[in-house]
Formats: sequence, C-alpha cells, structure tokens
Amino acid sequence: MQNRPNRRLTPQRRAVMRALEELGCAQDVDAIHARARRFLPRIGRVTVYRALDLLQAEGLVEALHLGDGRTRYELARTHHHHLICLRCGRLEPFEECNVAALARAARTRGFRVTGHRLELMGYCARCQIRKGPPCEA
Amino acid sequence: MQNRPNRRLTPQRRAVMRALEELGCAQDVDAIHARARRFLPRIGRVTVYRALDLLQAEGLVEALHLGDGRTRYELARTHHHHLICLRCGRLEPFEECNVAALARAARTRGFRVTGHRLELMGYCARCQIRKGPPCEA
DNA sequence: TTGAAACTGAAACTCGATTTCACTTCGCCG
DNA sequence: CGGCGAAGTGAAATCGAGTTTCAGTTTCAA
Repeated sequence: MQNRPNRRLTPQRRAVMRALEELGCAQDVDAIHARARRFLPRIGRVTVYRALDLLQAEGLVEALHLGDGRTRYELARTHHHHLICLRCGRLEPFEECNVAALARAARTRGFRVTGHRLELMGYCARCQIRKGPPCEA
Repeated sequence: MQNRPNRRLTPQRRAVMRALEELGCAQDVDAIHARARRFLPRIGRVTVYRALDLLQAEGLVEALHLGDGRTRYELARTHHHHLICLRCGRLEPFEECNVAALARAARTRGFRVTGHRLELMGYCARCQIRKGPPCEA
C-alpha cells in the first residue's frame, strides 16, 4: 500500500496496520477498531472495515471465518494455520503443514489448488489441566 | 434422532433430513428450506434452523463456514474435506487426508486435537478450460 | 383423560457487515 | 497560488443471516 493512485497510505490505514501488528493472531473487527482508536481516537468502524478490505486485496491481511459470526483478521506473515481451543476459544498459530501431497492428489482430479485453509480443533495445554472456567485468551 | 425424550422425529425434521440427502454437498439454509418445502410446503425457516442445530448436536449433520456470510450444512457421511473453486464457487468433496502427522506435531506442543477442517481453494477442471462466465454449479 | 414437556412458525429482534451521502483531503494541471 | 476531480472519511441508515419470543399445537406418559 504505497503512494499510488487509489491506495493512499492515510493515517487511518496506518492505524489499522499498527493495530494488527500489536494484536497478533486473528482478531475481530471490534478489537482492531478499539486498538486503532488508541492511535487515532476518531477513526470510525466503517473506515476500519474498508481498510481491512483494502489490505486484504493488497495481500497484506488475511481473513478467517470460524463460524462465530465474526470475521477475524491477521497480518499475512509467514504461512501458518491455527490450533483452536474448543473450551477457551484461544487461537494459536501452527506452522507445520504438508498439504503439498494433498494438492498433488487434487491435481490428478483436474483441480488446480492455489490456496488452502487448515484448522485443528481440540484443547490447549491449559484447558486440559484446569477443569475450572475457561481461561479466556 | 430416534424416539427418545426431546428428540422427536417429526415430519419437519424428516423433511430437512430428506432435503439434505437429496441436495448433497454443503448447501445453505435457503436451499435446504426450499427443498424441504417440496415435501412439507408449510415448514418455516425457523424450524429448518432448529432442525439443523439439532441434527448437528446429534452428529448427523456438519456445518461449514466459508466466509460468504452463510452457513452451509451437509450430512455427516464419511470423513471428507472440500475443493472450492474460486471462479464458479462449486464445492467438490475430497477424501484424501493425512492430518494424523499434524495432530502428532500439535500434541508435542501440549495441544490435544479432536477435530479438524481442511479446505483447498483453486480452480475446478471446467473453470481451467472455459474462460467465459463461471459455470455455476 | 389430562397435564407437562416438546414442538412449531410468524413476528420481532439482534448484530455484524454494507451502503449511502454529505463532507474533507489529496494530487495534479494550468 | 487556484481550483477541480478523484479518493477517502465517518455518521446514519440499511441489509440480512441467524436468534428469540410467544401463542398455539402435538405428543407422550401417568
């Protein structure tokens, strides 16, 4: 997102980027908006949505849909997937990935794979031990 | 969903099951509702939602969240994943799956994997050939 | 038979996300 | 400079998938 037509690096977009950098893995729009307000108190929710769309189109941001009704966003850093705790809802990045073999299998059926998404659901270390209330990230 | 308390096999739920059987892979609620109406014209959308929740709790149905804002449902048949065409939007079931190794890797980090979701995005055979308008499933 | 629990569906509602619109800012050409 | 058009902003209105409410119906067991 450099200074080229239709893609101005405005203070608002800078604030959203900075919020994403600070927040880390897979945050929802409310969290991103709240964090961006620290740097730019008058930034509106709509602008955050628009900035996220733009950053996604630029390939700098990725969207996640986990089925809780909210879209989560994170910086498109190195390729990774997620471990999702079913009890406390925490997300951990997970680097391992061997889908190349699967992509090859799809290829034999005429399907050309250009991307993929992998999520592993289960219970995080803390939630396997504690039987009390979920820890909440 | 047999005849036990709180889980009656009503005509409505039977209609939703039959709709899911006929429709196959990953349909949204509108499609399921429309199909169920063929068998039971007065069935309401709310009842379809409730039946799907129930069937999901029973493990007979699985939900998919692909990020288009609508939840898709399909019968929980044999374990499979999806090939998603980015041009025509068609979903194909995909049986191959070797996440066992990944689950083992997660295990070494203290995370216990109980389920997973895998989606491969790309272009289906038809859409690689035709350059015209998307084929639409 | 009868009463409680389960079930249904229309209507109202919730809430994340999008659209609209009046306004401001930026880039650029004269 | 001056000023015009494109891009950007944000409050308010709107959209729409999904949920809740509630009055009425069905089922089942005692």
